[in-house]
Amino acid sequence: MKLASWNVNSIKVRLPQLLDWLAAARPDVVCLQELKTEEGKYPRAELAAAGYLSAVNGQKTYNGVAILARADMQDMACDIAGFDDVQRRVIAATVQGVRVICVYCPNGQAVGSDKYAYKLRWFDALRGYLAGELTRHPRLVVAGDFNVAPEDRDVHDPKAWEGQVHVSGPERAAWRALLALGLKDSFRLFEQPEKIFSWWDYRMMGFRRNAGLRIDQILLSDALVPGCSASSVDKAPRRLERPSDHAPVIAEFAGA
DNA sequence: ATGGCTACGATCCGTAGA
Repeated sequence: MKLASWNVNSIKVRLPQLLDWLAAARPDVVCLQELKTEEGKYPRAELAAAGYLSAVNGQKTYNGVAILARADMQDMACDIAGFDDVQRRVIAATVQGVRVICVYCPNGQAVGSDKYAYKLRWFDALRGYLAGELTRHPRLVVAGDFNVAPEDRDVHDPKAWEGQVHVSGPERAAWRALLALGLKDSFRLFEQPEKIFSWWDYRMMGFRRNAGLRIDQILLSDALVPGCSASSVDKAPRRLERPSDHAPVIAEFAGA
């Protein structure tokens, strides 16, 4: 199974790029974040024509997540059960015996802000949710924009970012608490080149300078790890005109 | 120097992202 995750920063603006990328990369499953549209305006038909069914948890203007799959999906579920939240950040579905959970984790804005407190509360709720899902679904993937750079090697300039939102101690601890449930960062299962990132600031020519962060990840449950054969970032869409600020990340592993 | 883009939905700027 070839699974990708991409924060598209508006499905409406990025649809042509997404369709081109699907045709070129041919993933089996794609987790999308930041649709920035409600379900009624989601381009379901265009994606179906390209061979992908959609499970959508949409929201006007902000957030919004979807799972695309070339095969049927079962047991679709939206949001974190028991966590009261108007922000649409989570969708799950089972594809070919693999539980796929697509997440758009909160940004956090600034350490110490209300949004930062919300981010940490949200991660705690996600951990509880995933603990339950793992008991029911040993073969499980959590893919998305985690808005956390787990280690200094995931940061272009660790000194400049030290203590900032996305790299702060509590955020990294929250991220590691997810791994402690029995998940692994697929990207780090393999030797990787240095300075590989998944997001670059639109400003200051961030992409040209490779001034980025690796904040998009694909976590595999321990049962899926032995079958994982590759994990990478595809920078090509970030080079296009009017790109998303995030690039797609990919993991390949043995399916059902 | 705390800015610098981009998208959205509302106007002719504010909010949010990271």
